Amino acid sequence: MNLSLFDDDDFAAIGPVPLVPGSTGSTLLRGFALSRVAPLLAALDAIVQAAPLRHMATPGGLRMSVAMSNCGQLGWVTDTRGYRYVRQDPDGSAPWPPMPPVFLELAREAAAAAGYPGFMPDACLLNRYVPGARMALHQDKDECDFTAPIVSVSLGLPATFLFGGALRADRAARIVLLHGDVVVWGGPDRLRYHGVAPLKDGQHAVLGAQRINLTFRKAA
DNA sequence: AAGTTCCC
DNA sequence: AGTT
Repeated sequence: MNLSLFDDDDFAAIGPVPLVPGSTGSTLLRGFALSRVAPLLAALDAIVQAAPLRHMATPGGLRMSVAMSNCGQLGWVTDTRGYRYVRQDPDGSAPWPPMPPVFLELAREAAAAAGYPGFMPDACLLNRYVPGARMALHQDKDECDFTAPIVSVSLGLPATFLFGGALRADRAARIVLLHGDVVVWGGPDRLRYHGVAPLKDGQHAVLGAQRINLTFRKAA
């Protein structure tokens, strides 16, 4: 008999928890990246100096509110011709900066902690959200191999992550993601629709008025 | 096809 | 509205 006034639910979870009830393939690793924020941000600075964040256009011709860049062998881009992975930065005609070891190790360890050992990402998409920026519900389906998971790292201002189902019309769960959180989804959840609600105004102690998201994929 | 918004 |  437990006579405590509190039970385990009153405390922050330690370790992996399902991102949403009933999903077997998706995991929230709260604060998983916290101990590595400083080296992550140092590496990020070097990447965006070589491959600046930019607002890409969608096939419909509209400018995305999120500013993006990439590192790794392949980078995700969009323009009026469509979505694809490319080896070179179209804004610089040079290869994307290499994926820093601190990025790769974080992604691999997070994937393993979520039940996906052996993850070998070849692409990392960098997303910068300022207040008001958002990402509409979409599927990650430009990759060749859907057996590899997606690993998403949140830094800076909190964001509301929208995690839907296999159909665009499926109701999306809303999960607040904080500085240092890592989300992994794969397996039966690999193609679930997801997005980000408009970023709320705020100031983060480390990153100021922005959120940076790192998304690791196996694209080839 | 990664901007869906707004209105009833 | 314009549209891979």
